[in-house]
This record gives sequence, C-alpha cells and structure tokens, in this order.
Amino acid sequence: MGCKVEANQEYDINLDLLNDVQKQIIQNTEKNLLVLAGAGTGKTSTVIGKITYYIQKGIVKPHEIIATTFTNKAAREMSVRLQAKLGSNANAIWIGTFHKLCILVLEKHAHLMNLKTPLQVLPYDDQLQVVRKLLKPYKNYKPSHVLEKIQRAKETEKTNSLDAVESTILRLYKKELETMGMLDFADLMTYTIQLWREYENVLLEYQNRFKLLCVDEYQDINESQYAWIKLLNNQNTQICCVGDPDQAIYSFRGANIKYILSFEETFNNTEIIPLEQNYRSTQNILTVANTLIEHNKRRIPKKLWTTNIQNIDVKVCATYNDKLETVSIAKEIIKIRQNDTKSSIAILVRTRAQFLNIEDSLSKEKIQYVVTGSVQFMDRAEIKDAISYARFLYNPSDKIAFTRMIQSPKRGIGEVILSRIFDDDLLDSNIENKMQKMLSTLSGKAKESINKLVNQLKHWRSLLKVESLQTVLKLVVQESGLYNSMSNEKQANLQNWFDSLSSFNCLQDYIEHLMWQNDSENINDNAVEIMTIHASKGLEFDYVFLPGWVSNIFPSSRSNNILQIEEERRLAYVAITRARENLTISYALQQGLFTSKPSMFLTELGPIKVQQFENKTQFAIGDLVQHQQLGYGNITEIGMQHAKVQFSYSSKIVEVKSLTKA
DNA sequence: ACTTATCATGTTTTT
DNA sequence: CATGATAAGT
Repeated sequence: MGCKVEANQEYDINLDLLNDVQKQIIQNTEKNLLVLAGAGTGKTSTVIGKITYYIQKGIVKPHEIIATTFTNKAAREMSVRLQAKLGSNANAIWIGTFHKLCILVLEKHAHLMNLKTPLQVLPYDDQLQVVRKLLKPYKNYKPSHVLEKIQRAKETEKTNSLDAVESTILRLYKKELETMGMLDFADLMTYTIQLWREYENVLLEYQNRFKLLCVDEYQDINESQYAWIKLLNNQNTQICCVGDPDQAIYSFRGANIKYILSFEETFNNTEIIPLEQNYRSTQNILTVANTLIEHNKRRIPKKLWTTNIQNIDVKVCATYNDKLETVSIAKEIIKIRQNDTKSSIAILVRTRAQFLNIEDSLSKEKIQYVVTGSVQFMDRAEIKDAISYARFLYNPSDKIAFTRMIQSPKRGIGEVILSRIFDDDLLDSNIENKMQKMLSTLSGKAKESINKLVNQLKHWRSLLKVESLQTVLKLVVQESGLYNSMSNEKQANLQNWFDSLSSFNCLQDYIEHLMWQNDSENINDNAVEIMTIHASKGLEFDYVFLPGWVSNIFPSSRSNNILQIEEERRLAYVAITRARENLTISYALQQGLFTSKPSMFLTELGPIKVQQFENKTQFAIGDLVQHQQLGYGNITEIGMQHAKVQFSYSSKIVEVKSLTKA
C-alpha cells in the first residue's frame, strides 16, 4: 500500500480502454474511495480493473481481497470476468453477497457460535409459511409484512417498532427456526456480527487478512450491512465502495441512503469520485432518464452524458387493454428477430403478477424466453414435493419439509394428526422420533401409513450410505407412491429432476446446492429475458420493453408518501437506464376488468408523443382474433384492408379493419 | 371425527 | 401456486 506505480507494459495491464476518471479510481491505492457511479458508466469494469491491477502489480494478494455484490448472479459474473483476466489467481478472491460471505465466515467458526455445519438456511417461501401459520389467529396481519418487520428487528436488535402481536410472533418464529435447526437471512448477518464482536481474535484474523474491501451497490446497504463493513474495516484495509443514490430501490429491506451520503464522516482519508460518462445508452435514452429523475426533490444533482451519436427515439405506446399490450410486444419482438438474432431483449415489469400475461403472449408467438427471479422448474409443485423428501432425509427436524412430504402423496394424515405429532414431545425436535412415539395412540389407516413411512425412512437412510444420491431419491419417489400419484406431465418433470441429481455426490451437496438455486443461469442466449425491475439492477440489454406504466401498477398503488413515490421514480430510472439502444414504454388503460390511468411518470419523461404499436401481422382464415370493441371471434374471409369475422357474441359475420391475434 | 377434492381468490419489490 | 371455505367421502 502507498507505493506509487506507473502503468507497465510487462504486466499486460490494459488501462487504455478506460477513461481518465476510471484510471484514477484504479490507481488510487491510498484513499478510501466512494465512486458515485451512474448507470452504465462502467463501474463493474472499473472494479474488475482495480482488482486486476492490484494483483498484477503485487499490491495485494488475491486472498487479501473481499468484494460484496448485490446478487449471487452478479457475484458469479464478476468471478468469471476476473478468471478471464487472472486465471486461477482469481479463485482466492472472496466474492459474494453479504449473506454468502457470512456463511463462509460462520462455517469456519461454527463451534464458537454453537452452530451445526453445514449451515442450513430456510428458503424465503418457508420463512413466510412459518409466519403465516403463527399468524393464523390474527387475521389483520399480513404475513409478508410481519416477516419483513421481524427480519428488520432481528438485524437491528431493536424491537421497538413491533407491536404486541408482532413481538409474540417474533418470539415464536425464533423458536420454530431453532427447533428446525435452521437460519434465516437476518441470522446470517447478526451471528457474523456477534461473532466478530465477541471474539476479538477472530475479527483480527479477518481485519488483518483483507487489504482491499470492495462494496457494490453501496446506496442499498442497511444497518446490519453497515455494521458488518465497519467491523471488517480497519487501518490496514482500503475500502472502495461503488453506488448511485439515484438507484436506491431497496428501502423496503431496510436499505438507507444515509450511509452513502455520510461516507466522508464514516471513514477517514476518503475521496469521492463521480463517474458520469455513460457507455451504455444512446443520448435519447439518457435524456429521458435524466429528465425523469430530476423530478425527485431529495437528490444530489448528477447528469449522465455520452458521446454515443446514435439516435433512436424512445417510444411510448398505448394499447386498449393489457392483453393487447403484451401481444403487441410479442409482435414487436418477432419483427426485431427477423433481421437480428443476436441482440439481447428484455421485458422488465414492476410486479411478478405481470409475468403471466407476458409469458402467455410470448408462448403463443413461439418466442423463446427465460424468467429470472422465480425459477420456473423448482417452483413446480411436484418438484417441491420430491425435494421435501430429500430435505427431510437430511434434516429430520425440518418441519416444513415434513409437512409437505407426509401430504404428498395423500396418506390420510391431515391437520389434526399432524399437530398431534408436533405437540407430542416438545423437548425432542426430531420428527421421526415423535412419529414413532405417538404410533400407539393411533389406529386404523393413519397408524398404518405412519408406520409404513417410518420404516421406509429408515430404509432410505441406510441406502444413502451405499447407493448414489440419484438412485436413492429415484427409489424414494417411487416407493413413497409420489411418482404414481402424478399425471404423465408431472412424471416427465420428475424424470428431469432425477437427471439433474446425477451431478451430486451426496445428499449434503444437494441440500447446499438448493440454497443457491434460486437464480438460474441463462442457457439460451437468444431468449427474451423477463424479470422484475428490481432483479434487472446492474444488467443491460439492447432492447428493453417496459409494459404496465399505469397508475395502479407503477408507481405502486401502495406508495402513499413522497418518499415512496421518489423510490418508485428511482425504480423507473433504473428500468430506463437498462436499455442500450431501443426503449419502448407502454401502457393499457383497460387492466383486466378495471380501468386505469396512465402512470404519472409518463408526463415526466419530457416531450414524447404517444404512439400505437405497429401491427402488420399476417392473418389466416380460421384464426382466433380480438377486436377492441367487439371482442373475440374467428376470421372467415380476408381482404386487402379488412377481414370478415364471426364474433362469439352474435351469429352475424362482421367486416372489420383492425384486429389482433388472440 | 377427520381427511380430501374442488373451486374461487389473491399477490410489490428480495438476499 | 398456495390458501380458505365448503362439500363430500372414509
């Protein structure tokens, strides 16, 4: 540290492709840096450049670098790019989300914290299910909302924001997780912080080890993440944080921009460097983004600029209803793909509920797509059922897995017997033992099926010691009767699941894999990517479609105060700045059965004329079509400028001019 | 008394 | 897809 270095040919460090500000960030080895990086200003390249530079110059060793990313996907991407530059040297760098890094730390010192390794993290859906069950008597509380509050309370160790009911739920929720032997996201953060606070020598080990700490998306860190960074940072460490206050979109998770705004007071010897030259988008897209974000009152002024001279208009399109909107987008994509098979295309939405319509429209046009964020395959009921067996075999205290397992296939065990099993012996969390102990109190069919399951579990568990995971789980799914209870289609899906198991050596490997399964890698390069705007953070695409810009969807109807509206506006800003060349925003005033108004953001984009999608589709006789006023029907005759349609509402055949395929 | 099948209904955003 | 209400089956 502190040594001045000049760019040197012999190390093959190519800084030529970078601008002066980026070089300054990379070569500043002395100060704690905050890079205020606007969207598309090459922040990832700069961080990668910095890490590469440090290693190749011998300023720090790979294992002395730690970098936090916002998602696992971003971590993987960064690893790949570093490997391309540094080869196996890159493997020693610690890269991951805060939670992933916490797991690395906690597994190493598990004995100090009284934790079982490997750590088992309860998936989000299951966390929600625990809360939902506990909230049964309290009808007025929303599980997702309470879970969020619980997580915040655990992370900040402050319970004053909880009311009496929520405090009770928190206590019971903690107990549930404890008996299952599982952790949630908040636990990962708090246990790590607790470990570092209580064991000074452990903290020193990490403080002395890491000489460069990079934090991505610094505008979206929360209180516990801030505490984590502060603990790890010492005189020995250079910290390089990258963020953009205009892209802060996670306040619902406790993120607070006060941390990025107070960087200078938090760390000493700091320098703040703005990065404003945009390499991603055309000037038209940037103008729209800049114009929109300037409507936020509470913000540090900043303007993205580019030397990119390409100028394609940003389009705002209106359609009659939401179905027509996604159909039109599908048609636009077909048109794009006619001459251009390479460009990346994305459809970004405010809520997951919008996925359904989009997937439907793309499927009908036979357009390949991938949905990121929700793993379609893993979300299938039959796959979850099968996985519940694997989970319970691994952890006989996993209540969630057990509940699912024992009811698929149906075994004549319902809610009543289930709660009798759980309440049998509160001191023993092993559900298999519980089952055995209460067998004598049962009779008939229930006794028979529980007895059978207990014996099968013993048998399967002994098989795991000698046979491959794939073989055993295949047998489990068959012997349990799960396979035969399924439809042909579901059986086919289970076959795919069997195939996926061949790459795992043991049950433990598979269970660990499940934890990080939630973001799948894209296999098909050409596929249109569908995701929420939140999930699109950090990504870029040649063509971006933004449907659903209506008042009840975007900004979300739940945003009441100015702060929430400003966050929604930042979300819109993130969405717009994902686009490289083509941006199409759209809205439909008819949303299903309800009518809506255009989004307030549409008037904040500057002077843009609202257009219609161009639909030059070929129709054929017999096609199912939709007319704006007349509804659905089938084509009976096609002319140059019209078509005759048999509509479903009447027996008459009507001649019409504008139609869309349904 | 207990379980299961079926239908309607409802969902911000996520590690 | 999961839940809750309701009806029907064991």
